[in-house]
Amino acid sequence: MSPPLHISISEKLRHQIEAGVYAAGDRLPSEHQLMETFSVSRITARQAVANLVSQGLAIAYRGKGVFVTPQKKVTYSLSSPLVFLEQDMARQGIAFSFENLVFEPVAAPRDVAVALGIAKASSVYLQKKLFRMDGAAGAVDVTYLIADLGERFAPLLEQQMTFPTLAEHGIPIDCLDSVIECTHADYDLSGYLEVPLGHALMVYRYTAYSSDRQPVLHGSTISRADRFCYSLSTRARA
Amino acid sequence: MSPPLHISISEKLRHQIEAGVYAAGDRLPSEHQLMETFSVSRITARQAVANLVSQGLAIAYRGKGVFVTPQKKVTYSLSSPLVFLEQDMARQGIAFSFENLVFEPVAAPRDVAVALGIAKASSVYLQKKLFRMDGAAGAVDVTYLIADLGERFAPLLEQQMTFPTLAEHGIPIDCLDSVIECTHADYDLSGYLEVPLGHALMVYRYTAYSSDRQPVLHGSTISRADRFCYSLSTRARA
DNA sequence: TAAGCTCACTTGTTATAACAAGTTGATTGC
DNA sequence: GCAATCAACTTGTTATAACAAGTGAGCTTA
Repeated sequence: MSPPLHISISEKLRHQIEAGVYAAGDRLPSEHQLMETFSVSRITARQAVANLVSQGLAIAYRGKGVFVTPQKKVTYSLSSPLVFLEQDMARQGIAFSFENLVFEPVAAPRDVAVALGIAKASSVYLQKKLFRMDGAAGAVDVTYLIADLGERFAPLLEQQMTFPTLAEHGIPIDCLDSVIECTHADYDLSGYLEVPLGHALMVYRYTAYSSDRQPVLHGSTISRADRFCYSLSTRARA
Repeated sequence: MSPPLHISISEKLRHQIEAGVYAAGDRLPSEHQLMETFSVSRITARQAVANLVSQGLAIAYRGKGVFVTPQKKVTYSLSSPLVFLEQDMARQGIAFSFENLVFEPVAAPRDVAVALGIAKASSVYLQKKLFRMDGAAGAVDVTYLIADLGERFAPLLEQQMTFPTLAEHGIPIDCLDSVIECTHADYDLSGYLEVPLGHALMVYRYTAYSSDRQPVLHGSTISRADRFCYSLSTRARA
């Protein structure tokens, strides 16, 4: 009935973290120290540390140690939707930048074709961007843009954010369908976002429509759970 | 430069799952089979399986095997906010029920006191509920209700949902401030929600106000990432 | 002094080994 | 035939062992 050793140890450390014994950024005891403190093998000590990492409470660096993760989140207002990311960031005093990872025409996958109302495997432009907040990786954005706009604005879009660029050229986004969900980091995402495999990530999936009700783009912003949250203030239903 | 063995193996399995070699509910090869197939030790085979589990792609049962997890989500509309959960569920053909875990007066923690605009450590009613969708655990709701309402409706609230109960007695919720974020399952939550430690969970945190602008309750709905998502359809900013 | 090397310490990966505990189906005993 | 037992499978926990690889401090050498 008693929980496994590694759980007992990680729960004890978790309580110490929450009680402030170890503050954000502090180094936790090394695996060797845990082995001696709790009289367990390295496997068990490692498992305990792995539990904390999987709970997002700590992060391990080879050669350095295991450190308590800070938790300071950027808030996004959904009341005024996620179209002018840079301004939202600036308002919260965050230096925002992005790095263009991919920009190329591809055949539309099925879900994208459905969202954009085009034939499957039609040509669309795929753009992948890495968003940085104060220099640190915060989110990956994957956008599928309808072909003619992608071709037309290709050079601009590698340097500027999508919504402002479109708006500047007479294609304002009028309507946005979005879904917020949550997923786990796969191998690629864990590399880009500098989180361990399986870490919790928020997904903001959206389809944007121009003023004539035509779908213009479909994309996902996949962000680190410890750095992002979404807020919404609203009146309830009648 | 090559990734670790356990990553190679779990990535291979992931691709097979995504390609449909293993469908939702299918059993994956046992640890022993993986040992032989890839000529690795059990530790490495276990690590590969652990990677899939941590990514939410599979779930392991002792004595039975490892199975591909199904992904069918219930969608919540935020356009009409999360106040009548039962109707939302019914509309999507889900049998909803809840189990009352805790209902008792407690001293308000600091964040709750701030949200409710009362003095720290004032008395409030704490209610914890386990939401079930088609019988399976889907979310845990933790609500702090202002003292007089908690006392007044205590018997009712153990059997009925909060918002409808309040509305029926002349206390409709007029306004809702909410935040959506994402967290990892700790030991307690992993037990209630039947997910592995560290699994991704969605958190819907809300403060509800009555028609006279007074805060009435503050709570969080913590739901399984593989069973919940939130949707929002809206016009963009001018 | 400054550059470079070495060493001690850290976490990461992997192997072998054993026992615990849950599940399932076959066998045995009544 | 039916029930109880057992054997063979599964994953879970834990120990010991070794080497790889990144970090940083201190020493050595030019």
